[in-house]
Amino acid sequence: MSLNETFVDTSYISYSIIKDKRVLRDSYIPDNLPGREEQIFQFSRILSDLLTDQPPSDTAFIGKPGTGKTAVVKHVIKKYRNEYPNLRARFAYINCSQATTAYRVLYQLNRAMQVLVPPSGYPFDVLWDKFVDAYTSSHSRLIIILDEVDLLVRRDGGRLLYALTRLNYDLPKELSISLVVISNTLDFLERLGPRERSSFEPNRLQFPPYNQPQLYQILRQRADLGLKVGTWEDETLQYIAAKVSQESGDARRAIDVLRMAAELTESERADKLRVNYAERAIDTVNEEEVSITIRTLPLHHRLILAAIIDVLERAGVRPGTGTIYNTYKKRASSYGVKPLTMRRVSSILRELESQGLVEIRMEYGGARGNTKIVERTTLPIKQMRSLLAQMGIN
DNA sequence: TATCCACCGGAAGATGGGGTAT
DNA sequence: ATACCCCATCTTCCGGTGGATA
Repeated sequence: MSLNETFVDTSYISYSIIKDKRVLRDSYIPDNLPGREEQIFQFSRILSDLLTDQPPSDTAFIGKPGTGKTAVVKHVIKKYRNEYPNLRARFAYINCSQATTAYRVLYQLNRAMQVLVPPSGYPFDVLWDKFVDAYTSSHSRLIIILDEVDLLVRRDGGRLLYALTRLNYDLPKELSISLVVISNTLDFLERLGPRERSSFEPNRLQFPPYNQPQLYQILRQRADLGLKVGTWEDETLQYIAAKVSQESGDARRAIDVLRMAAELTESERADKLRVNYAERAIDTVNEEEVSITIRTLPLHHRLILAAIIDVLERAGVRPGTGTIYNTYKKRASSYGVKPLTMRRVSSILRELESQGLVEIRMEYGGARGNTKIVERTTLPIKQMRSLLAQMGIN
């Protein structure tokens, strides 16, 4: 009897297949990065100027989301810090998605220099002077990493990049500022003004999407580190690698799917992570992502999304900006809020696209005019509706 | 080949809400 | 209390835009 109970108990424990959950998140940075050896080599070489006390040249990391840009930067910096603890260099990592303005980046830079300034309310110039003073009286070369720099350049036009590179001319020989910028696309370089562009010509490091064998290696590494021995099938990893490589090559997504599949396996108390859990995990990850973004959407964005769905459901109507705007206007006034202008709605359409909620195509209709056409929503319309309904938009 | 539609999207300014300094 | 600052969101204004059509 008691033997039986003990048996049941241990078998319950064996249902847990996750060994270390942190490893199954994309924020985890492993000790080696499969498939990015070349980029690691290149970036290390650029930084190696520091070993002879020379300023490293500016560098731009270019590649789609989930191609390992941030991981490579952090990995190489960590390596430098460990291997050369006495290096006369300081690294400042700033993610521009949290610091989209020059002011806030400067706020972060001051903090990196141990200078405390208020997060807002101060004149910009004061922050700049404080930073320059703090840095000139330091004694390390400075490498500034600006992740998602396109978000900064969009607002600022690259003036901060320009100011920072120009600062080098006023610094003593033993000091220097190098920029490492990370971006999804190259077009932020085109948004730079002519003055900015000629003073900022970074090395370019390309990050192509991961292919299937690389994704497999990444997943294999995470499974080895994060899952218990013997709780997963190699075939499952192969399956995820194949799926993700053909749709995007986004390692973040592959890892998300793996984690979700492991969680599904656990919650259903299965003994092993098999392919069918991975299949379902892909859908669940999609729905979860969309659900989270919709939940954080402001009211008008939601109303516009609802209007899009209305139009898509109506047969024979062109789902262009004009029709969407009109249905949105009705929705807004029946909701008791003043509608936004069409100019704004047009921008929000693009925002919804970049949040991955809808797919948009331009239509050049000749004498019928040009407009954006919403091709479809990322999830089936029914699911979108029910997610919106949970937010009180019917 | 010129016209013209139905929007596009950049620039600049208004608005309102956050802050600091004196 | 007053004067100054930053900033996201939105409006106003307006010169494009690609290709069907006349």
